[in-house]
Amino acid sequence: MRVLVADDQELVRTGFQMILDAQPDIEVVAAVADGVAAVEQARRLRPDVCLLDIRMPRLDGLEATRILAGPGVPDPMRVVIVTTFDLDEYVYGALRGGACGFLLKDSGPTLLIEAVRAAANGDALVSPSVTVRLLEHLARPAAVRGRPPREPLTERELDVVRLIARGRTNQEVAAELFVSLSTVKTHLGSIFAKLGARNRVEIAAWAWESGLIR
Amino acid sequence: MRVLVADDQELVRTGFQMILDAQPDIEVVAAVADGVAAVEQARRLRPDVCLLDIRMPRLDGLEATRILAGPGVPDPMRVVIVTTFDLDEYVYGALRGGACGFLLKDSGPTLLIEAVRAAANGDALVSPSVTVRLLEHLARPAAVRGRPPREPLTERELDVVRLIARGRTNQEVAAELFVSLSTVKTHLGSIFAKLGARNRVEIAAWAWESGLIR
DNA sequence: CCGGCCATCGGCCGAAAGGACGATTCGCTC
DNA sequence: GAGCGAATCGTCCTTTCGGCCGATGGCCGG
Repeated sequence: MRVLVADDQELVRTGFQMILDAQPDIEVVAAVADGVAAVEQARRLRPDVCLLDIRMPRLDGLEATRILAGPGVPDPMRVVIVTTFDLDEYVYGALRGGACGFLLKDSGPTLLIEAVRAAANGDALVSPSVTVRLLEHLARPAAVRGRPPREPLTERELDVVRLIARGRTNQEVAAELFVSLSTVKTHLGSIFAKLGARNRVEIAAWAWESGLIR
Repeated sequence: MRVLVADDQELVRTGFQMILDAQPDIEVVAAVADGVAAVEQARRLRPDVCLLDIRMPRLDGLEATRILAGPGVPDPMRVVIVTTFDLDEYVYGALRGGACGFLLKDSGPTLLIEAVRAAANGDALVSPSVTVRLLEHLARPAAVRGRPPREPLTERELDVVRLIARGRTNQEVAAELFVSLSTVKTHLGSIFAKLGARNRVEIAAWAWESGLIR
């Protein structure tokens, strides 16, 4: 597993290097001190994982991430952001920029290693103290959003709702669920009753609001 | 750090127990085999962290989570879900149920320990392979959200789209915009053409995706 | 002043939606 | 084994949708 380390602080850079090189399956192939150098070396050496600090001279880590892994980049690299500062702008900036990891420097060596392994694996590890905030954003919408149905929908009815919300016709829903048109219509009848919806778009709207879609 | 372990499989339970008890700062204070026992012991012993499997007899881990940590619970406990199955319903169910951790059983002991430490700390650790999917949901809204229409919609057409997406019929749209049914249909025709939609639900879906609604 | 674009309106017609019945099968529970 | 909910399928009927015509008036820029 070949890793690039980019951090403007000498001590941090060598610290990371020592931690990682101590692992039998990890090798630090480059250690650079600014964003431009990080992008250059990343392109030249094609490491499995790039470990980028955010605050760096010339080009910051978030910009470098967008260049190496951002949307629209042909052959995106695996980037893990490592930073001291637990700021929401950094977190969202990094993850929207295509980073597959976000680590705070107070995380301890274990997580650093796990983050590198995860990234090399195509997975993503985010610092627990950051994750807990991300989860709030995930959990809150579900709480407020989407009035609960009068009665709970059955699993099958939810299948129908999901397809309806994606714009399928009854025919298509029937085909995709391997049932007849009549069955779909019957399910739809129950759904209308349970949700108090007047037409299929209201069903779709409910699905979007309650987070059933996406 | 006092931990409760709940898993219906004897081997898994003792495995977790051994891994955790090997840590100087972690002590397993209870190991139970079903959800009801988990809730009972958790309430009695008040451990710092509850490690719950999902598939358990009597009461599954997701229900137990909602009971111990769900929204509205007065003094919520720290729950980490541990499961073999990487299913989206599980992930969202757990995290919306108030879990502050989601681990796959193939994660390795390191992450298990880190997850327990994080949870005890009020943070949250999610398995990297799960995180990567959560991040897609986070990143997509900014990037992909709402493919641009072939041609831009006119202001009036957007009025129609907004009402359609809220589930109004053409009649109702006509009434609310003070125009005739024919006019609404004409606008709809243009909208269909510009968005490449096949029916009104696809129009609604586009409206939701592109943030036109809400 | 003429050509485009937009918003407005109308009619016609086939396809889809959806409401109202009834009916069967399965699995679960009492 | 009776009762029940869920899932399945069917028929008949009305309303709505959506496509395809064409038409008028207003406004703006070449």
